[in-house]
Amino acid sequence: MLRSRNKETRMDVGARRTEAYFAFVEAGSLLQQLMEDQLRRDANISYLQFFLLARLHQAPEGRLRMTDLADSTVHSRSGLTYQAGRLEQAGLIERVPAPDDDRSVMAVITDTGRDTYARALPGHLDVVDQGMFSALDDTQLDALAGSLTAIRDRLRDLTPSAAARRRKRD
Amino acid sequence: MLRSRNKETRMDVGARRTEAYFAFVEAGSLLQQLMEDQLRRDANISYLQFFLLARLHQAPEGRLRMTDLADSTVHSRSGLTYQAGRLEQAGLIERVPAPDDDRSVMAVITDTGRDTYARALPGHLDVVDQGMFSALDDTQLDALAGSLTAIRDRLRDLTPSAAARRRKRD
DNA sequence: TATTGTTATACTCTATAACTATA
DNA sequence: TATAGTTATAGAGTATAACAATA
Repeated sequence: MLRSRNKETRMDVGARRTEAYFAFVEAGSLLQQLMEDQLRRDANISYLQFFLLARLHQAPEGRLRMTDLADSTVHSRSGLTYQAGRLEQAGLIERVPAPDDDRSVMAVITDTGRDTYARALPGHLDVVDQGMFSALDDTQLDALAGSLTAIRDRLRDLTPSAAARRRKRD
Repeated sequence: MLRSRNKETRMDVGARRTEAYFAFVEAGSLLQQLMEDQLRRDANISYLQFFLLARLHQAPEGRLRMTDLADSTVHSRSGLTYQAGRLEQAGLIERVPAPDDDRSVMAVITDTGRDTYARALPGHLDVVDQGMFSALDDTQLDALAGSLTAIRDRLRDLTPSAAARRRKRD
């Protein structure tokens, strides 16, 4: 038998799953709420806008094709057009023609955009540290990182790519 | 020294945190997407509506005061009024006067509501099993449940109650 | 023919403040 | 005075389909 621990220290697997599932869902919801509040307070941007800025900030020369940016999020292209419009209006990004393909548009993070990202980041990491990591010791943190990574990879496999979803719709 | 493992098997704590954070955020986003799709497909309800039904299904006599239902979610009362209207229109809940307090309204799940919940649940648990738990062994699952519970409790402490938020606004 | 990005449009959802009624 | 719930309203966000330009 692999079930070595007794009832006191080892819950039934089904109950454990239910517990983990509800904790995951609730923790995700609470964390997102705290993050939205912090980002709105510190930089007046939404969570999604923060991640679009992060993607561009990390990208070579701070630029990505619109479609690639859309594919790295859950967004439809029209949804990204909307968000890009808001970010451009706020001066955080610019849209410029792509040099190699005249159909494409590159989204480029501006200096103001990088400043805004830099202003939002420390408080953001604080929220993550206080909300997630201060509750765990190093061993737990290691295990959590490993499990979450495995789960994320599994979910990636289960999720069709944005391009595939688009093809299916059209 | 507590840091017993070497560089090959033990990442820097900061990098581990970053990894865990991004995995958590992405996994949460992917899982939510899969859940929304499944619930829309199987029962034509949103994730939020599923959880409102779940709360009522579990409650004694299938009924809760509107304010209590609102407090158990991230919602403003007007937001819950909106969602309750949609659920009522779909025949999944009813609103009846509270017997003890003439200001209050009880939301009650209907038979149709319970049927809808029962129809959505198996596929929902399938998504959770396939997306989250099939990636882990029993030991990992135990550790994950413990860590997520600790994180959720920490986040609850950091999050002001809905009532407190309401008081602060008014 | 297929792809890129935008637009028009309609819909869902959320929050704030004002309001009614009850405690 | 405070609380419960609704409503009016306005705004943010999303998705679909149709479109123009380019590959």
